[in-house]
Amino acid sequence: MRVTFGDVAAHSGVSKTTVSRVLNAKGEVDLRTAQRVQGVIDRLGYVPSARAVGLARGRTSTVGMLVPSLRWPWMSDIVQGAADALEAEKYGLLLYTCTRGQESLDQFASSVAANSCDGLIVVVPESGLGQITDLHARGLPVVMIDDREIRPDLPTVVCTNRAGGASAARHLLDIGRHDPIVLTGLLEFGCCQDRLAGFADGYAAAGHPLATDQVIEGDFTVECGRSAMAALGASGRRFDAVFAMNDLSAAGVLAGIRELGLIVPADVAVVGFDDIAVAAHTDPALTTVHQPMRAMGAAAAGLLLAALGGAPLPSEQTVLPTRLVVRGSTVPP
Amino acid sequence: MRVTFGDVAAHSGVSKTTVSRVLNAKGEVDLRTAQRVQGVIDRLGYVPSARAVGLARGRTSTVGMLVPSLRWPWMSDIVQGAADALEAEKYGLLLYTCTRGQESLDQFASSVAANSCDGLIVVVPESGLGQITDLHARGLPVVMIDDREIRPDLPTVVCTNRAGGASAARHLLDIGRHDPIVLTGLLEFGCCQDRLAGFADGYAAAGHPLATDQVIEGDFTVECGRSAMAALGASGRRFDAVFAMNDLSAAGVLAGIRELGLIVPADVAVVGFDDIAVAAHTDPALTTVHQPMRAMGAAAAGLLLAALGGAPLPSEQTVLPTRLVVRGSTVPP
DNA sequence: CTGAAAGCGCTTACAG
DNA sequence: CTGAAAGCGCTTACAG
Repeated sequence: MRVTFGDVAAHSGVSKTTVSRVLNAKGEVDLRTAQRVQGVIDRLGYVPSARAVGLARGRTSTVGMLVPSLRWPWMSDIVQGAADALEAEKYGLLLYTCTRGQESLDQFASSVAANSCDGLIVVVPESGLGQITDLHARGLPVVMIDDREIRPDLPTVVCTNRAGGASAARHLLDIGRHDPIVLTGLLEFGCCQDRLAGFADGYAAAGHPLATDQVIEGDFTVECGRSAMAALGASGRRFDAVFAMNDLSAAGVLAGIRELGLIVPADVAVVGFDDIAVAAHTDPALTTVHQPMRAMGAAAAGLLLAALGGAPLPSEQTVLPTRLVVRGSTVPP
Repeated sequence: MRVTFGDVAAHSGVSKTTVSRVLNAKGEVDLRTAQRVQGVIDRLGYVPSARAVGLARGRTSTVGMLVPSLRWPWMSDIVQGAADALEAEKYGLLLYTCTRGQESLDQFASSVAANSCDGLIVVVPESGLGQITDLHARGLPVVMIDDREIRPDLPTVVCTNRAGGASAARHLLDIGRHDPIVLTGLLEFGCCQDRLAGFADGYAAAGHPLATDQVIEGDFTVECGRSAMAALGASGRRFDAVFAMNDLSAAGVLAGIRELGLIVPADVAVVGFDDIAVAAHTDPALTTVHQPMRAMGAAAAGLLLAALGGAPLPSEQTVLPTRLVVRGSTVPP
């Protein structure tokens, strides 16, 4: 049924070796022989079997990518960025998701151990990296994105989390807000620590060091933003700004503030982080620290492809810049 | 370096055939032999090579999935639904994206032709299905999701688009809105035609048939929602409701109405379609026709897995129900 | 219960 | 410029 290598050889009256040579354009082949073989290939509609090529060559031309749930809106941008870069180099993208936690991770690890891909892009899973570090140690090229734990031993693509936090602080100070609340993600994540450090530094440098009751630990969900505002309202604590460490929780903050009967940005200015698509369409539109998700995905893919091409993986982190995007939640249009 | 099949056979002093038997638990093997081999496997940390198994067995245990850009928010839910179902059956997910249009499709087709997956899940690309129909005709199991063109020849998972449109009409009629505007997606898509038909039927049955100036063709973007409202405002055309055919354009409609100085829902009630995550967090929250994205992805994966297991693919469409979710954009909380 | 051998569809030294 | 042969790492009749 399926047209195979042998068919091509037989139909064109040459050896398999020669077919292989014209297929891969390597080695000297008589022009006319080559044309004849190529003609047969075209006529038969022959396509080499990826499996067989992979087995013989010891490579799959496939990259594995592990991400937490795709339901986080920023995750799809990262995946899309990687997918575009991989596609351009004709690499396949084997997508793994961790919605089932450790079980997913185990399955991922065994699939990778089965050599189903040449390298790995990993967006750090919540449940840790043990198996991934192992795979890396065994020589599998791995690139991480935004390591929540600090793993200097793995090549990583990050954004300027600290500078991003600082830019949020500077902006809020510029518009005269001296009593902000910070709503973080889980503080065990390195990115949250960095964003917090940058923000806190900014306020400290301006003579308004943060007090502990100005920092609330959240979990990146809309719900945590809303409930944090409700709790603040109940406590009677005053504040004139909120820096939420992602746009989802910032959206919750906007809703929560509205429910308190306060006005954004007149009473409370709000800054988010990420700049996901919805940030431009909340009411008011959200000022936020743009994180270049697609570029991060593309950068990780680029590093990995370079490594597969023989280049060494960088020992330092690859850092992409964040950028403050000012919208109506801090400055009325 | 890598532990291989032969190593296991040598270390346990049996033939490769026997190793294969214990690996796949098929055929009779002496219990003690089996244990010995298994012991070696565990000790060596042997993992079968997916490529070699695939080549020998003629299957890859991998499913290809083709989607338009992941940037459409509903797409990630579909992918996640499929990913979960596939993972549960230990199938890999090879993700292809069409951000480069025909070029992406060509690459996809040739990758699939190279037998890199056992079956296909396809969310209909904008640029047509020629090559996919071909692959299907050659015997590759294919399941489509939400065919924008009607392709009765391919097994398809859809939702009740028509009933969904009708439910939006019924709800708006219930709250006394007799002069709605419909903002569609590209009308060449079957789903838009169906949603429009259902909606129009509802209004016609209630004695308020739609006039042509009540239907505006959009393109599913936030921007089209906003600009449609601006255009209506400029024209002076009155209306008391908008049915937008996805939540993104509905979000644009909310913004556009606000810019006209009108109040939602008092002046204009708004209904969207999809129920993506942000729908619950717009201001006001969006009443919308919920489309079971994850379930659709899971259903498609389920059908495909069944087909790979030998079951015949259904010749009829698999239809999943939509459900109206009422929020503040039509009924004040 | 177990093994020798052929085969899956390619690539790659090695000879000529 | 071209081909015979071994090999990639498994599975699967076929014998015993």
